[in-house]
Amino acid sequence: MAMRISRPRRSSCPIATSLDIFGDRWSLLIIRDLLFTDNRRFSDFARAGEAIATNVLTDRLELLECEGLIFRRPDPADGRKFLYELTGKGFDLAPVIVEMVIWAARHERTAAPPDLVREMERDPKKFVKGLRARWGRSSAGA
Amino acid sequence: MAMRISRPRRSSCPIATSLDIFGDRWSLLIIRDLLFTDNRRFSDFARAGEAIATNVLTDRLELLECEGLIFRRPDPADGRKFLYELTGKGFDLAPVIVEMVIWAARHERTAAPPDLVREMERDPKKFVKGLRARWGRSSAGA
DNA sequence: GCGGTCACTTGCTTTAAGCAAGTAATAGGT
DNA sequence: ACCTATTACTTGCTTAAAGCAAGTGACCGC
Repeated sequence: MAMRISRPRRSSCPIATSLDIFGDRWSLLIIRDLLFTDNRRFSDFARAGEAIATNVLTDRLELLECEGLIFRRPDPADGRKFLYELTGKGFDLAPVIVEMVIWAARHERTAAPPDLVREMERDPKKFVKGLRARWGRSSAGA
Repeated sequence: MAMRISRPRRSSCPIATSLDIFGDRWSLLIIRDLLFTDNRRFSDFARAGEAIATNVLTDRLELLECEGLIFRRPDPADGRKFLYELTGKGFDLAPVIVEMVIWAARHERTAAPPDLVREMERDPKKFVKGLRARWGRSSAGA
C-alpha cells in the first residue's frame, strides 16, 4: 500500500539489472508458482513448499508489484483475499525459468518431472507458448 | 582453501535448488564475466563494473567452486595469481543468462548492445553454441 | 633487498532474512 | 446480530548476510 521504492540499479548491465529486480532467494519462486500452479493468494504462497516468512512474502509481493512483474486485485469471491497475477513483463520471465529448470534437472538432484523437462529441452519456445496460452486465459492479457 | 559447505537445499524443486546455488546478487555476475569477458582473476572480478566487496568475492568464488560451477588454478605466469574458469556445469548456465539479457533488454533500460540482443533473440541455441566454441578453446573442456 | 601488487583476512557497521506472536477486517454459521 | 475462524498483513526481536576500511603475508620486477 505504501509508496514502494524499487531497488537501485548497480549498473546498466542487463544481468545486474535483472538481479537487482528478482535476484534474491524468493522472487522467482513466487513467479514459478504463478507460472506453473494456480496459487494466486497470499496464503497459497506462504504455504508453498519452501516456507517463506510472511513478512518477507509481503515485502517481496510489494517489490514485484512495484517493478511491474505482478499485479494485485481483490478476490471477487472473498473480501479478505487478494489475487496476485503475472503481468506481461512478469510472464516474460518464463524462458528464464524454463532454462533454470533444464539446468537444474541436468546437474542436480531435483523433483522435476522428466517428461516435462524433455519437452522443455526439445523446444523451449513451444513450451513457453503453451504456458502463455494458459496465462492469457487466466489473466486476460494484462 | 577451507572445506566449504554448500548451502542446504530448501526443497527438491529445480527452481529452488537453482536459487540455493546461484540465487544471490553476485554469483551470476561472476559467471557473466567468465562467459562474456576475459576476466579470469580475482582482481578482474573485483574491479568489474559493480564493485563487489573483496570478502564477499572470496566467499562467492569458494561457493561457486564448491558447487562445481568454476574451478581455480594457479596462474602459470604469476605465482600470486589464480585463474578462475567455468566448468561444464557452469558454462551450462549460458542459456539462463542469455534469456535474462533478452528479458532485461526488452523491459528495462540497459546497456546491452541491440545487435547482440537481436542475435540472441533470433536463435538462442546458436548463440550459446558460439559461446561454447570460445569456452572450449580457453578452458580445454573441463 | 625493496617497493609495489596480489589474493585474500579481519573487525566492524549496516542491511536483510527468519521467527513468533499479534491485529484489524471479513466470512460463515447460528 | 453475534460469535468464532480465517486472511492478509504487522510488530518486535534475533540471526545471518552484505558492505566498508584497513590490514597481512606471499610474490613480482628491479
